[in-house]
Amino acid sequence: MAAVSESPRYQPQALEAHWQRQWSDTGLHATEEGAAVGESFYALSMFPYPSGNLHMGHVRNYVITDVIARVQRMRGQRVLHPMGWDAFGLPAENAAIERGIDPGLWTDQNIASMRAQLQRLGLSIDWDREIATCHSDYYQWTQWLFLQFLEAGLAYQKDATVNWDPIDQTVLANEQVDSAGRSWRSGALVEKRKLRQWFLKITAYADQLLDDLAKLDGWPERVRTMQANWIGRSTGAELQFEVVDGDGRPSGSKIAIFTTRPDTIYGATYLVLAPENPLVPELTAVSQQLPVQAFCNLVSRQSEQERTAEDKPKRGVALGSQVRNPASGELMPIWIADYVLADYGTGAVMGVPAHDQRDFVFARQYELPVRQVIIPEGSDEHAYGGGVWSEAGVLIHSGRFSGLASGAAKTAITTAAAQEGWGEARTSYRLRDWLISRQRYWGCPIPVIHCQACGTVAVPAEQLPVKLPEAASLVAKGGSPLAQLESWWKVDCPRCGKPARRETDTMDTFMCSSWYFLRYSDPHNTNLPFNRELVDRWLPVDQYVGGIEHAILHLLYARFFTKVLRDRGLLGFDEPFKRLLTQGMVQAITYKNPHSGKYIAPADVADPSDPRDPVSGEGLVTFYEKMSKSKYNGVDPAQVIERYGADTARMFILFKAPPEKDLEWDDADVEGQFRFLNRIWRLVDGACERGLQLELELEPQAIDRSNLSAPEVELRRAVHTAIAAISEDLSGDYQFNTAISELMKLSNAMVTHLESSSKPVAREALASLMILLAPFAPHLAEELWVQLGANPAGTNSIHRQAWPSVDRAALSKDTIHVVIQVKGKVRGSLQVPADVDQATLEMLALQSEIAIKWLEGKPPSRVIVVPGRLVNLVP
RNA sequence: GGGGGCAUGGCGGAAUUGGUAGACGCAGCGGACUUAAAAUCCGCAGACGGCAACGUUGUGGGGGUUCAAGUCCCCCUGCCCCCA
Repeated sequence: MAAVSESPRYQPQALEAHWQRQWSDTGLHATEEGAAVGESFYALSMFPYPSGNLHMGHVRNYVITDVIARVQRMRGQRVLHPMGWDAFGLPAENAAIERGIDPGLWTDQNIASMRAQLQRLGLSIDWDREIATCHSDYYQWTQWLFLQFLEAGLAYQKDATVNWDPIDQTVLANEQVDSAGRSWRSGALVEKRKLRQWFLKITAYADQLLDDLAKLDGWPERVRTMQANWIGRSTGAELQFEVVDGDGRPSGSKIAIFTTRPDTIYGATYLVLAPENPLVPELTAVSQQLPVQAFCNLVSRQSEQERTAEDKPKRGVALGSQVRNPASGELMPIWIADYVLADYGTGAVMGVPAHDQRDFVFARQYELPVRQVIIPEGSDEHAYGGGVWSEAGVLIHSGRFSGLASGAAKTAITTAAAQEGWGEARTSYRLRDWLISRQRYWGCPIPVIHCQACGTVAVPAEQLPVKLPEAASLVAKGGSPLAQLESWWKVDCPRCGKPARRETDTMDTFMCSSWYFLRYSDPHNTNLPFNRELVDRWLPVDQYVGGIEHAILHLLYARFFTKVLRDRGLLGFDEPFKRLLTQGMVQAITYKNPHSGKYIAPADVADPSDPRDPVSGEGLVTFYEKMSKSKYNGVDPAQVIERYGADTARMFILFKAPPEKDLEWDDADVEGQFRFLNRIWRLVDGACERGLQLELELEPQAIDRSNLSAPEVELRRAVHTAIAAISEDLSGDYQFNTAISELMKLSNAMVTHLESSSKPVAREALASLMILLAPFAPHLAEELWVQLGANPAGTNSIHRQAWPSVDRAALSKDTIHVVIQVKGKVRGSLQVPADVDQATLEMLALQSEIAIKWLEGKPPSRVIVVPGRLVNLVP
């Protein structure tokens, strides 16, 4: 295999294109099948939405994963490193509506363009395993898996309150409604509507999803905390309050409330229902019907966040009916209020104003009684100053439970409630079931058929996929597009054969991304989503890399899918991702006019050291922010690659910041990495001129270790120090930035010592540098490897070399540097033999000039010797 | 309001887990090469004082533990994230 470049200069563009073609032609990145347990490694990046444009955040994500994949291969693992496309979603549908383009075609074009941009980065991806969630050979299996959920009783329909846009006639996700309650697209005031929607019963797995977080020790702690908070398990009690009439006689019905603080029940002075609670109509007194109705209408327009924020005013209306407190026997009025949500707990709470912040605000506003029943431990009941005490404490005014501590009282009251038939212990979750219905076209059709006679019938597996119809008739308005295609939804019932209606909702795209990592293990399977043996061999994913923005939803859904499929016997592991790396954002400098608040493009700033508004001349403020179009601070990866090559872009991104931290783009630092690669080029070029070709294979035994010159000893120490440090940086916690700084140190040492070293030692250094560099700058390393004569037949790619091992002997020194401290302050140092014993070291330190100078002849009261590091003399 | 995290030169960031703070790079300064510039190469560089040897000081602020603290503990300030 000839080197591409005869040029004395490093010209990455031609060189990179050559090697990318070469690797692709020789199948260098094909996944090696047949991996035994323990020798396979699955490196995975979160797959992108194919917007058509690769941005720097993608580059960072895929480069990180690529380095990991390459290092694992060199360590002898069989590596699975795939890529695919999260290809359903709104942008394609909007393009179709606005520009009349077929969404499938639009998506495929974007995929082609993004794939080409990705390939330009020199990623070692096995493209034979590429998948796109919008292709029917993929979504057929998304549908198949949905039927598994249906069969397991984990997919169901129920009426749900949704955000309905009356102009676009569609359902909107919560994040598509702004804080004023308006649609992001049409600007219309969003209405709450009840629609029959599909849900997945993720709450059935809430305990497992929470408890198994403890197993995920390869995940960042904060992601685990976020998931735990999201699931929000709270233990408490469900208590029954009997509804009574005006004379205090039981009316026969009961209201169940959920509370985490049964110990405060004697402090409950009123009861609050969510306005949507189905009991509201029957509990509303005739005189209150009008205000109650008006209030319910008002609340239906509010977002959940507005309703429950602690700092917002609480509003409510009394229903004009009352209940009896089962503990104290007192009568309490029933209210409805905006701060109680229908789908959390039982949709009803007891109001304990003295011990809950929101209840307190509400009670004060409507002059409801406040009764203190908990006092801080060690205080007395007269200390109460009229505020809220929401911590645990000691019970007062609580009948037979007075004097108990909160913890004991919770148990005692719950037990009493159970014995007396007015309640029981219960666990409640913040997590709700997952609403997967979308009234959109560009998504995976839900494979069921609604029949008058048979009800909801699953499409038989052998009839999958339920394909999306041609998009020709897609129009801007009118809600669910599929519902308008009678020819599509009008079908015969698969069970009874009578006319029936196909489900016209499509699935949330998070469904498609909840199992894609499983499909990569067996991407061409036409009988099943994946083969059990293959999925168990490759998974769980050894290293998953992606943005922190997916900390909750995607990662929680993927975990949920995994557990359900395990219970269906489709795979044999509990958790999909063994280790998770959440990479930081890529930021760039932004210029902002502090008066007008407008962002100014860097190109319009004449002098970056004194940035001024090009129009008004006002001084600008500068700071780093995530790259985005609206801030004019985006850097196009294609342009960077065109100018410096992919290797420089990769090196810069890896060197500039540790992977989990935000990265500040800086053109000068990019330039710096380009210079470094040039230095390596010249270093190898010079070595070749001196005839230091590696020839076929490096032979370590050719080095006569007993007879090395001083520069050779130095060079070998540099080589093996670098091997040790970089190996460490690429194990466990990945520290690419320090790994690259070690490469720089090694190259600096080689500049100094290479010429004065014998051929075997120089060859060892050159070969090591190339192999250590290969995962980071794969094209340059491959090219120089050839130039050094190490790949004459073209079959010995540097990317097939074994990761070098450390020669501990090369690290050892004859003498070491030992710091002398006096009372903890560094006062000097000594060169001492490396094998010096503690007593001798102590003696040498005491005899040193440093000791004489600083101890002024007095013997120290104490001497601390840290072997190999320092001696501390304490006077 | 609750939970979590962070704070180190002009800048990005290092620091064997308690043992020489500032590795490596960027920007800067000085020198070599060049008619000149670029590129490249060599060198300097936390701050303060000193010609220098050297000394003092220094990891957001204050206190503590220790022979020894960027690292451990307590309080405070500022910023970031998640949940309300």
